[in-house]
Amino acid sequence: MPNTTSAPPKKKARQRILDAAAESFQLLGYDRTTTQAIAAKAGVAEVTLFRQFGDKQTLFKSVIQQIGGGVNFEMLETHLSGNLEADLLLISQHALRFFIDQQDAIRMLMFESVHFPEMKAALAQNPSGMIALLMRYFDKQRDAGKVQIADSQITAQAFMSMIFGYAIGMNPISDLLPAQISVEKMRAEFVRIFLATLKPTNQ
Amino acid sequence: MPNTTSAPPKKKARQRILDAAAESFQLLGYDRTTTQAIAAKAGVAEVTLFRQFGDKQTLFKSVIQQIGGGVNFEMLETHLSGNLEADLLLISQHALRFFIDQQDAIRMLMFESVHFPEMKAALAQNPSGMIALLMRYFDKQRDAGKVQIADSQITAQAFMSMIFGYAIGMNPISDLLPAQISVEKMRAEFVRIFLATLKPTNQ
DNA sequence: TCAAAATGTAAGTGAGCACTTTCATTTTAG
DNA sequence: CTAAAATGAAAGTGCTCACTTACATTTTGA
Repeated sequence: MPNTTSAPPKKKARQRILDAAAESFQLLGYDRTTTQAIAAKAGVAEVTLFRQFGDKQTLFKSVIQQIGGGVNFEMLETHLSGNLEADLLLISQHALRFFIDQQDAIRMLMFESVHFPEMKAALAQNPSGMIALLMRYFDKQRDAGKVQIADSQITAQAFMSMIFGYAIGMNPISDLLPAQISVEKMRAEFVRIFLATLKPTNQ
Repeated sequence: MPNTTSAPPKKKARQRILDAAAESFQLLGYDRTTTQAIAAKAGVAEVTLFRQFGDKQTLFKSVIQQIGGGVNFEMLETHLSGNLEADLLLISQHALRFFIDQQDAIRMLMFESVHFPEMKAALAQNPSGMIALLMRYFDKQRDAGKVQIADSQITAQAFMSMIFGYAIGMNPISDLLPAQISVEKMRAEFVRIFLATLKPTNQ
C-alpha cells in the first residue's frame, strides 16, 4: 500500500510533469520555461521528462491539449430556468469565472498561437462553445416569444465579446482606471444592458 | 544631395533600428526576436544596435514607449456631434480600427507584461484614455437629459470591454465560429445594444 | 522472487544568442 | 578639407539551454 502518508504525493511521474509544465507554461510561456525548471517543480530528473515526451515542443503540445480541453457547458445548460435575467446572470457568472481563472493560459495561448498556429483551435474551443450555448438559448427564448432578436449569433458574439474583453482586457488593468469596480457590479451591468436589448418593450 | 533615388531609404540608423525592432517584437515577442534579425531587417550592423541602445532590454523598452504612445483622442472628441447614434458609431469605429490594427502589439504586451510589469501602463494607456473620453461624453449627454445613465464609468467600461473583446478575442477566431460576421455588422450591433440601454424609452 | 521497466545521477555536447573588442571605413560638421 | 563621430566587418567570449549518453538504482508486475 504505497502513498498513505509519505511526503511527496506519489502521482505518476508523467502527470506530475504535465502539471508542473502547465503551471510554468501558462505563466511564462514557451521560451521562458526551461525543461530544468519543469523537472525541478515536478520533482523528477530532467532526463525523465525527455524520456516521457521526447522533446520540449511535444511536452508543450501535450500540455495545451490538457488545459485547452473543453468545459462542460452541457451541465450549465441544464441549470437554465427559462427566466431571462436569472439565466443571463448564471451564464455570465460561469463565463466570467472561467475566463478570469484561466486568464494566464489564455494570454499565453493568444501569444503563442502566432508561433504555433495549431493551437488556435484550443484557444477558440471554449469561447465558441459558449457562443453556441448562447445561440441555442436565444433561439429557444425567441421561439417562445420571450425575446426580440434578429440574429442570435450576432447577439451571442456581442455578449461573449463583452465578457471576454472585460475578463482578459479591462479587469487586469482595473487598478489603472478611474475607480475600481467589482466584477459583480460589472456582471450586473452586462446583464442589464442585454436585458434592455432583448426585451421587446418598445418599438 | 543624398538619398533622392538611392535604393535604401536613408533614415537615421537609430530610427531604422527602432522600426525593425518594433515590427519583430510586436509579432514574435521579446525572446523570439534576435538582435541579429533586427539588425538585418534594419540594414545595419548588429554592433550598431548595441552602440545605440546598450542592450536588448533597453531597445525593447524604447520600442514599447514608441508603440505604446497614446493616440490623439482629443481630435476624435472634437468631431462628436451630439447625436448619440452617430457619435457611438464614430467612437466605436475608431476604437475598433485601433485595436484591430494594433492587435499584434496588444497581444504581445499582454503577454510580456507578466515578465516586464512596467509596461502594464503602456498597455492600459489607450483603453483608459478611451474610457475617459466615453465618460466625459456620457456625462455631458446625461446632463443634457439625452441619456439615462447611472454610473458613466461602468457603462464606458462595458462598452470598451465589448469593443476590446471583439477586436482582440473574437475577431481573430471568427473563422472558427458558426458563421463569419463582418466587423461592420458587429459594430452596428454594438451601437444598437447601447442605444437600447441608454435611451430612456421605457421605465 | 526476479526480470523488466521506469527513474535517477552525472557528465557532456552542440547550438543559439547577447554582447564585446579591434580595426577599418564612411559620414558628418565646422 | 579635415578632424571627429558614426558605422561596418569580423572574430571571439561566455552563458544558457535543449538534448544525449552511460551507468547505477529503484519500482513494478507476474
